Amino acid sequence: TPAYDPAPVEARWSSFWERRGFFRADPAAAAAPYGIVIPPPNITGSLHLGHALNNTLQDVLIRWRRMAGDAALWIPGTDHAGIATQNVVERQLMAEGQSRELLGRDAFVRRVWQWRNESGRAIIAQLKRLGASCDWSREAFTMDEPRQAAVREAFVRLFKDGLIYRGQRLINWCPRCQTALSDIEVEHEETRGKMYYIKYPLADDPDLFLTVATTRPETLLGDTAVAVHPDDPRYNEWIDKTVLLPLTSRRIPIVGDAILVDREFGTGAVKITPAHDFNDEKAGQRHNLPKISILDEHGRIQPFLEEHGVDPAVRGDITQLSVAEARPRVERWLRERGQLLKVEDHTHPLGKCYRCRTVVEPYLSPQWFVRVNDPGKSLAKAAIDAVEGDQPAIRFIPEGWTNNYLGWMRQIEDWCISRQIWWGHQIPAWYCQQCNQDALLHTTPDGTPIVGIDARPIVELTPPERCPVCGQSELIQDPDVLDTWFSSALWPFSTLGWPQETDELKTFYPTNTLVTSFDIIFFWVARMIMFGLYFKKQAPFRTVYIHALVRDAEGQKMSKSKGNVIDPLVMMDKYGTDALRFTLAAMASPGRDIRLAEERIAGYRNFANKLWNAARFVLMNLDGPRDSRPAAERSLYNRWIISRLQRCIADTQQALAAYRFDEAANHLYHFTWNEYCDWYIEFSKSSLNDTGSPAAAMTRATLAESFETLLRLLHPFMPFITEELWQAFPHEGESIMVTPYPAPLPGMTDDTAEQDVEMIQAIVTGFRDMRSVHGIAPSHKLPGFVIVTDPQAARRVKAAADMVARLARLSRITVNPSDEPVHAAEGILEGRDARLLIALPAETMELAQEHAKEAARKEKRIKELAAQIERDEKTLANAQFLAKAPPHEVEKIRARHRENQAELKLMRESS
RNA sequence: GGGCGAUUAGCUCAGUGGGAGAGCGCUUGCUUCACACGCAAGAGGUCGCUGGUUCGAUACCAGCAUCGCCCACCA
Repeated sequence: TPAYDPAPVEARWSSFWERRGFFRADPAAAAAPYGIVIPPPNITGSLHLGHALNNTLQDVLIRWRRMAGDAALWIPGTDHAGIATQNVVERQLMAEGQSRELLGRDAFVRRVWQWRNESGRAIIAQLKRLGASCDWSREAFTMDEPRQAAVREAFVRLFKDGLIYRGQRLINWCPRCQTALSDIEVEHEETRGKMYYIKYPLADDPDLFLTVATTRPETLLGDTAVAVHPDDPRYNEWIDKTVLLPLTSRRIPIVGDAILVDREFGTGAVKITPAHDFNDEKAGQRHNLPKISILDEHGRIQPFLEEHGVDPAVRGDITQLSVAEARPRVERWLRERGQLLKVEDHTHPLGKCYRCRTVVEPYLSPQWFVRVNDPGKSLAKAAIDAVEGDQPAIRFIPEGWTNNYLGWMRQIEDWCISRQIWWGHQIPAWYCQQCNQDALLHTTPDGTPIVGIDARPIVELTPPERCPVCGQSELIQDPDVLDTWFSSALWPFSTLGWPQETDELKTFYPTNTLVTSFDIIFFWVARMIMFGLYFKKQAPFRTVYIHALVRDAEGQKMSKSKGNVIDPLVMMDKYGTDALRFTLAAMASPGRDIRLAEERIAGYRNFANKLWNAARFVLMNLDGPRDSRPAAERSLYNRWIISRLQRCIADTQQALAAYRFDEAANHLYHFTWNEYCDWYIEFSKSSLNDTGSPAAAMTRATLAESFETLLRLLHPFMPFITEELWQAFPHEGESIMVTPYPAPLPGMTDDTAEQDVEMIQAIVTGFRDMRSVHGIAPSHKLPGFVIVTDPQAARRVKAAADMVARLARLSRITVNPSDEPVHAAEGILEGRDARLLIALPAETMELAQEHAKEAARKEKRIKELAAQIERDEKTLANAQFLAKAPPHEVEKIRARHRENQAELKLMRESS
């Protein structure tokens, strides 16, 4: 039989669903709104497994809620991903012998748009391939016209509210990307370097000196003080004296600073270079020190002004060199002048650009910032309050991430939002050339104006025609673009039409669930919360579901350079989308990472095939009358599967409500395979054999109904195969997508049927076990015996005798035989008092060897039982246990004890 | 340095204050009329170590070890 082939099925239904508009959500619908906004994938390339996981989980939620009757809206989109995308396109240009500079800004941006059109399309196609049921009519892009309007609105409002400002600040500067990076875009890496001990002589008394330790000797040219600890007896008398700065003619003060200086570390004296170190910048503010920048935007030593007093020989030697080139030269100069005391190897963390791994320089330049800790309207505080307390507006799942988030938010600093690149939202600020003559002196060769910190920006929604102050019409726009996360931070409402008060916004904001991974909690989630609260006065979502990162089977992060990337498209081609989706859902246990091995996907591919074949069985047995009487009036095995299905429905719903995709998937897998297929289908064959019987009619109805329900239950996880099969079944409606999700009906469970079938299963398994252990050929049909003391249980076994015989491949079952000799026996406990023993005839046990095997098995079991009995007796004899254990536990152990004793007795009697 | 997480079967991982689980892999048998991407049966674990709490700990607490992640300026 050919196996299930997913490819044609997937192609068929995704276009069908979209054509019929099943993904569209109506803001005017009466149903409860349920909204999710997609974490927009970057347009830098194709989707990886992390995206597949992320979007599978969102689609499971959306399909589930849609079927459950909500007006479910899932908004798709993509992110322009500023620096990342610019880098991709620049690399392409480089391969063509072109460059961004040669092209010029406008042409370059056009070129990136071209790339975004291709890449964006590819990403959307991949999402569709995954089965994502997004409302494609609302596809958004973080830089399309509506989002540009939202960005401008947000920027202007924040500016006018005093929450955006320009500042000359140390920022993390990537000399290669030529742009500022936010703190979290810098990755620290342990790097081997050297520690230089440099002599700073006192101006008054050149025999005395301070020894300063540094890893970056070249920056001493920008030193404006040396700090010692005010309580350090070695140096505190020297505070306020001056030292001679090596290689220069400058005198700089010694200051006392208890914050910057750790007496225990190094020499106890620290050079302060406010323009090249973040701590030094703060110390410089405390002591009112000037800032001297020694680097240009390329990270090269810049020509020094006279006033900096740098030794002309040194200046001539190092100007225009990179830091790496200049350092050994500065070292040599210091050594020649006898001011380098020693050099040691030293390992320390060094900041690198997270995009290109270039060493990041703390660099002084004018930048735009969002003030997050404004005393009056603190964005950070509001975002903290939203997740704290007993009834927080936002809940993290798993909740462990809450503290992580809070810890970060409590020490958050102003957000540097300007980037010196070309791809992004250009900042809506303009400068009058006339009024800012002093601040607008330079223009770089590529035509980018350098806007000094003293320039006065005009911030407006639309480009102003002329300067409101002088009436001059020559205005130039700020060349910087916004950090890519600025537009992402508006995403939950910009995608709903904000700043316009649309119906969508009214209905679907706040959204319900954000599904994302922990690596962007700070980049993105925190900023959405801040902006959502600020602009909409309401948190942008109620639940943040944080899923794990996908790694390979060895736990390595997947990367192209390691060659361990599992491409979701390849997996979908190979195993089918449903199999991939089911795998990802089943592995989404709360935790930090998922190790994905391809074999797991193959395992769930088999599951899809199993489902396919089960459906084939049901369909080929559907001919004939179907008797859909109330469940309680149906025969045992039908009552049983209906009851088991009820439990599966309840378990699945409960797991989904708790975001336990893994548990939901496992319940469904287990029910489908181990209950429906392994047992129910086998049970059903008995009554189906008698085609025309009333029993067959009842079974046909139950088979069809329960399978159809199961398909609906599985649909959010495996949308394609379930649609395909559902369409083949008798059904009402156009698509399984828009059928109701099965809801548990408490009255539909049937404990009696479940207990009866449990006993039958135990007997069948017992016989199979015996046959297997004794090596009895499957074709050898022999009689079986059941010895059961409880009369009621005996009746139940008698009623199931034919079924047991068939499933255990026995010729017949005799209950409580009076005269036939039995030999091999297996004890089975059923219920509390009914004990039963199953046996095969003695004549089958021909060989002494088998007797020995059997005896050994029995002995092992007896030993086991005896040990358990002893343990339980000890427990039951324990007065403290009886006094303190909950009654149901005591009863449980008593029952177990009784059963074990009974079984032990049976085992001993039968030997 | 601070914080977080992990440690359970050969592998990847669930799980619980009261007799250790799943998938894959492995062993054995099976062309049983939906399915060999299958059916049936089985082997395999001192639940990282040491203490503590408890009548009872794999689970709760503390310490230790190993691994991983995040944050941090140690000049």
